[in-house]
Amino acid sequence: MHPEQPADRGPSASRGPRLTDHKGPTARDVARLAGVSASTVSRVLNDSGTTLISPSTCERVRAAAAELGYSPHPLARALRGKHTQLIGLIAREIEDPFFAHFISTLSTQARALGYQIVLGHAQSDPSQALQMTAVLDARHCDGVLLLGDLRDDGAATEEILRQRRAVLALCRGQSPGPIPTINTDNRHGMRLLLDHLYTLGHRRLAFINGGWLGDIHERREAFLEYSQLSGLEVTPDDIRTDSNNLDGGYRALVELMQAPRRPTAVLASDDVMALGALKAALDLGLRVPADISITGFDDIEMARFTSPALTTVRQPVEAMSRQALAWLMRLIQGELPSEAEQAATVPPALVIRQSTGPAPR
Amino acid sequence: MHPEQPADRGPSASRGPRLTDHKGPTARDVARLAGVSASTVSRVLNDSGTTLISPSTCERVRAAAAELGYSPHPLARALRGKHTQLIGLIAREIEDPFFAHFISTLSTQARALGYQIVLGHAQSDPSQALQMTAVLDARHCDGVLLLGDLRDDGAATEEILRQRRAVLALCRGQSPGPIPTINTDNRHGMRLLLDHLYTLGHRRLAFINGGWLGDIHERREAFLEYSQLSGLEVTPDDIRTDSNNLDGGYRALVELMQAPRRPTAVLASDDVMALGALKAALDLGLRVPADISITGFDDIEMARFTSPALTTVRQPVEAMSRQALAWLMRLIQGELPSEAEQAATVPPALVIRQSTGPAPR
DNA sequence: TCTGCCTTTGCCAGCGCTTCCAGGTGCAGG
DNA sequence: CCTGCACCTGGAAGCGCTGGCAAAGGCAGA
Repeated sequence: MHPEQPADRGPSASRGPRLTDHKGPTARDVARLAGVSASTVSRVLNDSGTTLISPSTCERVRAAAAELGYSPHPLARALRGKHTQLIGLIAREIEDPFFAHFISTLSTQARALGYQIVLGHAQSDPSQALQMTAVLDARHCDGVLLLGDLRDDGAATEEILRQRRAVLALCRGQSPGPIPTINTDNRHGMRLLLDHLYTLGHRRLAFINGGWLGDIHERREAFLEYSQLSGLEVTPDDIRTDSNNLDGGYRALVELMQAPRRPTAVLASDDVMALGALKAALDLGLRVPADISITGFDDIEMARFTSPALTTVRQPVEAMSRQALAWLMRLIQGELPSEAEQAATVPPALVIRQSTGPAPR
Repeated sequence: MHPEQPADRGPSASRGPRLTDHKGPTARDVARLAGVSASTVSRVLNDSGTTLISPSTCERVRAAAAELGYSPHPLARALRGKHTQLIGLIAREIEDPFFAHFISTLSTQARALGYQIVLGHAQSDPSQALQMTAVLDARHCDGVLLLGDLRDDGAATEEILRQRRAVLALCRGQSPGPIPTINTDNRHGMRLLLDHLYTLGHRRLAFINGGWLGDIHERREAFLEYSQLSGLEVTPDDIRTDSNNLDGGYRALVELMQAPRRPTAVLASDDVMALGALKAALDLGLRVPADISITGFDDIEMARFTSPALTTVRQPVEAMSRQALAWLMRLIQGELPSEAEQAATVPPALVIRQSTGPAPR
């Protein structure tokens, strides 16, 4: 048996320079090349308006920086300047198309403002959200956005507040908590749907929802309240709670149809559950909307592409995102949230498609 | 007109302490409280195995740290230690359910390894990808993952490589480039679909795809190659290129059906386009699969929930993600990629559902 | 009792950047 | 010719952390 020969082609992985040992050029390097000091480099590159630099020096520094491909070390700069240009985003979900779209929108708009999104994915798990707050540390992100409600995330919320940080919540319902919040007007959205269905002659309604999360809870309460206002009888059997996903919607509708008193219309707490319910209805041989009407909430893109296309309520994602970022910028600037701004509500819009129709018979 | 009175309730926003001025406790603070030096605090909290700290000191430091709620400043630590525990992820898309699922999976697995994902959203725009590389700086992220192919992202790629960083690409097709890549075996996937359709008696096939991106390109080439191997005639009209989304799939199928020579089966380059195509077929009054078979690629969750459910090929997301992270960890550790590991391919699986059936007539 | 070693801890430098402060130059006015 | 004032620029400190080096203390062996 031959003793193992050390590899001979180039530096071995364990001995050679590590990939990550690579250091970019520093301000000192640029300074040396330009024949100035590091502080001058910093001033030139930051346009420090207070002090003027002579045009020639300015030019020389820029040339040197360009030649070396220099860009300031983001960590060092942040450590010094207290700004990271990063926004932490803790999202309840990311695979849900509604959230995906929201994240995408936020990301685009944030970039336009010179910020990046650091995505913390809570996976519908409050303990992970808490863990996230540790990572999306006050000192790592200039601000934090919370997207979607998490059950029992009180601890996470407290932790964030303890750090006295710029933080804003989205789509978590009008929580009584101390975090400024932006919501779709969930009650109004449900109202639009109920009016629509009532006008179509539906009197037996059911609601399927995905748990007791803040905004979902609001929709459920609004459903109950407005049904009763309209004189509709709603029994506990008419409300079904299941997982907040396609399978959950599917199961919930199957169960509803096994009950003795079948609804003529089913409202889902969100589009994803509605798509699951739609599939279930079709699998059961029901015609939609001839036999049963189905509605969603959110208006995800897929809602246009089912057969039949889904009647739903559109959440104003663009507007909410824009407002959230504008607001967060001000918090980051140091403005304290005024009382009046603790909660904002943006109106949704009814989108009528083919999954709703006149009540049968 | 009264002169405006300065607000009098509490410190005004512009004068008061800024929200972001808040400083957490530092190692010095802990040291002072525990009656030791800052370096001792550092050693205790980092379990620096080399030097032992007396149990009593250890205890005192931990108590002090707990009391102050101290955690080391991530930026300072990273600046010193050269590790940020952050992985940059530049994704071609985030709203596409396949990518959303992939991102979610990566995020979960990365967290288990002690890393966070910083999401850079390229929005199918190569110039944004380049911009991302600047943000997801070598010094900001320990490593970078590229998810999905971007047309003409050569500049971005070069920039990343110039920084000699740990970087890995996913789902971009077997590019000849110098970046290690992990791919689904797209050719094999297409082969499975074609065999399936051929067995069902289909002889007139069409392909709709969303552009000339790497992995999509591979699928298209495989479609062409295997069709010809099977003796099928494929004309340019049988291949339609449109946007890589639901609308694109819809339009592509409508156009296909306007052609004189209608296919009996349509293969889409991914599930999203397939869903659009499915909707179009149903809108045109076609029965699926009686009149036309439709297949996708990816196996997103929604594929199970259309009516009829979509026959497709499942990409092994879990496995690819796991392999990508394991590999990236080693790159971050400093191992240089070996020649053999420049490209890995993971086999996909055929998932037969209801959108495919025997060829008509 | 003294020497020497080992354990435990503190000091200090420095990661790369920004910014206050002070110093140096040039030019105009006295 | 000297003084003063702009205007530019360099020096140095320090953000919070880590790690090498060395010193202080304790104890055992001679």
